[in-house]
Amino acid sequence: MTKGSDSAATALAALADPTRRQLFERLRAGPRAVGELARGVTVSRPAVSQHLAVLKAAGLVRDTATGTRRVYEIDPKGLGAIRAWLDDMWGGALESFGDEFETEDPNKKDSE
Amino acid sequence: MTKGSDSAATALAALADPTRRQLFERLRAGPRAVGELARGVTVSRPAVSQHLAVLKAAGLVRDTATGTRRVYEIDPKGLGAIRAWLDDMWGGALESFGDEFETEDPNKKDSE
DNA sequence: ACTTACTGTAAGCCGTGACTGACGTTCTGG
DNA sequence: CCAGAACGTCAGTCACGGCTTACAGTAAGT
Repeated sequence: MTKGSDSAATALAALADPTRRQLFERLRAGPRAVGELARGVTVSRPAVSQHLAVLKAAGLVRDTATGTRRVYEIDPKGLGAIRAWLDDMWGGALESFGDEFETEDPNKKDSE
Repeated sequence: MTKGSDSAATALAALADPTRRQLFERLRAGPRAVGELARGVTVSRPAVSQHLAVLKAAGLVRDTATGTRRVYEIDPKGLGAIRAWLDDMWGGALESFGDEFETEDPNKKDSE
């Protein structure tokens, strides 16, 4: 089996959208309700709901219903899937550089 | 500016495509030419060229022209950008689980 | 019970991007 | 010098996905 590649693929595709990434990063500050999230974004509330549904399907967020409010929080599961995939990729990349190491070291800080 | 977030965003969007991810993972085994890569994929060679251009623009691969062949190899730069962004996200996610007082909902519900 | 607040869902529109086929260019070999 | 191979680019087509408006449902407050 391909390990968690499928989960990583879904999470990767989910985070590819700028709006979704913005919601996810905003959720990083703590759990928030849908309306709260929608107020900080340029798109409409239904759009936010759809994005949250995609993030949820990707295992990136979790929702908790409290009254009429629906609080969303970050789920480390999806993030872990990406991390695992990335780690695997990183190992393969370094292995690929075994013959010719004429690249910059990957330990450098990105001060772009 | 946005630090390496923009690079991470570009790399993330590039790896969101299944075909592109397939090419990238295949490149993990070592440098290969365009025709070589195109033979292992269902899409046409021009499509592969376009995908490689996107990956190159995202800093995920590097190309080296040798004769008529054009060998592509993994560039750790783009992968590093994603890794840095993911690390930042991971820290924020853990932090998100530690505090619950950031909720600014106007509806008091501390008797939960 | 009625009203209000909060959210998810449905249908539809429209822009973005992935794919193809054709063409032009460059480099190697005879 | 000419033929062939390898690759990038261009123009066009078409499906996918994000956004909006309208609607339906549930829970809390008066």
